[in-house]
Amino acid sequence: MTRYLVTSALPYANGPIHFGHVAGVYLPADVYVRTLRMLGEEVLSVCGTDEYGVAITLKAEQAGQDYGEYVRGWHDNIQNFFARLGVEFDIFSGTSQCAQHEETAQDFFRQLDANGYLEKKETTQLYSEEDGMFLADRYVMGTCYVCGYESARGDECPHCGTWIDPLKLKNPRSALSGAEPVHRQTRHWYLNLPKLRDDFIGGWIQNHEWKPNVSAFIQNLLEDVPSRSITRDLKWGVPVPPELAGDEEGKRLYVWFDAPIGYVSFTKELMAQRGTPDEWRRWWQDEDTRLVHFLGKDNIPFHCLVFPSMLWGTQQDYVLPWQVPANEFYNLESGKFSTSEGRTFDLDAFFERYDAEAVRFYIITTLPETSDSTFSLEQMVQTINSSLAANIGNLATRVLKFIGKNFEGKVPALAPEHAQEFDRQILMESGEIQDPAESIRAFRFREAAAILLANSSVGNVFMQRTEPWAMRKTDPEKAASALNTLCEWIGWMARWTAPFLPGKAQALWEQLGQPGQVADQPWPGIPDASTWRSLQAGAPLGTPEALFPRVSLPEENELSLPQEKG
RNA sequence: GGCGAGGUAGCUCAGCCGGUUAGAGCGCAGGCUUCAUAAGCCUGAAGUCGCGGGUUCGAGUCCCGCCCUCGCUACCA
Repeated sequence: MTRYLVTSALPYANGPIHFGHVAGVYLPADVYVRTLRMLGEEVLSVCGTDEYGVAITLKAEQAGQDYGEYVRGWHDNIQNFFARLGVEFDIFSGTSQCAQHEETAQDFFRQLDANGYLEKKETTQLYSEEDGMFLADRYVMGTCYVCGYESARGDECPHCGTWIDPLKLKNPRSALSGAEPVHRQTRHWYLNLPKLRDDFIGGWIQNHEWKPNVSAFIQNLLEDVPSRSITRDLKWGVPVPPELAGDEEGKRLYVWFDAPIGYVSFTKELMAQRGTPDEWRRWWQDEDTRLVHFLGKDNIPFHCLVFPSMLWGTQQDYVLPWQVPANEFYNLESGKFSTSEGRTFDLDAFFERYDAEAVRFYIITTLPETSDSTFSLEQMVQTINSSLAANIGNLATRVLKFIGKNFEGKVPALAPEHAQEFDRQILMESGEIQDPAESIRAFRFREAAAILLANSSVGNVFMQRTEPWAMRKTDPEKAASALNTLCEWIGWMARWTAPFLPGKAQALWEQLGQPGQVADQPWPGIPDASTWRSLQAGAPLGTPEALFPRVSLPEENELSLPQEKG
């Protein structure tokens, strides 16, 4: 039987994440997983932080923390942010804290080497004796040998745009200490992507059906793939397998190589926790698995070409990606989200004013699925008030409060003689009813959100036409039948909305007096006249309360980061 | 400089391989309704599809040129 292995791009543990990341990756992944679960699919959702690399060592040193402590801090910070938005994974680990990661990453290295997909090359790099390290291109400054600009970086000259060869820079110096680096020979392993492409992956990519914005990205990718260096002279990372390192000392795996392997090692970790350590193979090495990578567009080449090459190159029967629902970028109204530039919100203040699930819903309605899109506070307030408060939320309160006042707060009875008429009215004549899960399966999340609203409108239209408030005086039994029908509809809304608004859907479920977790209900699909009703007449309802209070724009500076207030 | 994305109603966005009067939601206007979170329902106004050429029987949709916006170019979706 088919099973779904869902991964979300590993956030780098050197800073907070923001709505941009959430919209691009984690929220759609969460909705996808929750939907599949209700559909009865077997699903595993894996994520964690990417915790190695030079950037982290430098920042940790600046902060005066040891590396493990430093990444742990950001790991927890990021996890808290996900928790606030209701984004959940089966496991949220980290590449330096996962007990299985080092060995797993080394195994990839060994297997790729054994199969002839690694090559060792000698190169000259800049070494800073002052800093005691080889300098990544980014950490070299110097005079541009093309235009003479004095503050060129080791990767690019910001003045003339030349791609710099750091070895040719005039007057090179370390961006860290300012000391002059020396040339030093070093040997590194490279992943032979051209060979992997020619042996298999090239053909696989061309025959695979990708999301349109993904195909556009990888079209030109194949023609010009270089071998990529997969080791570095680093202090913080997975060591090259000792038996292969030989006389090379201090070589560690380059983060880009070890990070995606985290998907595998985190799965192993989870299965070990569950007491079934071999179970990971069923997820990663079984052809019935559908591997789905959620990520941002900048990660497309990596997950469509490089990581599949690594998986296949081990010759260990790893599954290759089934779908890569990459999203575009999500920008803040006045530009991009950026924590470092203060272009984000004080989240404590933000979530004090705005309900996290309402925010979740707004973000889903604006996901950057086909092109970059924009987060706007004003738009968010409008969406919460019109779509959530007035449409979905108000449908529940208008029905349930009315029943509370006039029908003793119990599910009103459906008279058999009205059933057919009302079935027809709500299922056929009050607007088109669609199944949001079909859109979710196709990774069209915004469309799914629109369907939820349309389905909710069906309830409002039905109520408007049947006018139970008027009927109550002339034909109370018929009014009861209409309200019974509306209660059923609210039950459907609770189930349909559960993946999007997990907490609110549960509250709605309880207001209907239903037991248990709505998320444990089977996915309802599209109502069929002969089977769609399930409520017990006379069963007590819960206490009706507004699910989504109306909201307004924040006061000036209310949501600014603390250091910017005032 | 290089690479990428985009410029479609007031706003945010759909419009796949070119084909009848260009769509949605919100906002706005008018009417109806009062059960409800000043919520609901109905109707409506509103766009020279960035600019200029070209291909075509026919282009928002393909080609060329130009203008503008944004992002990446740091191991940040």
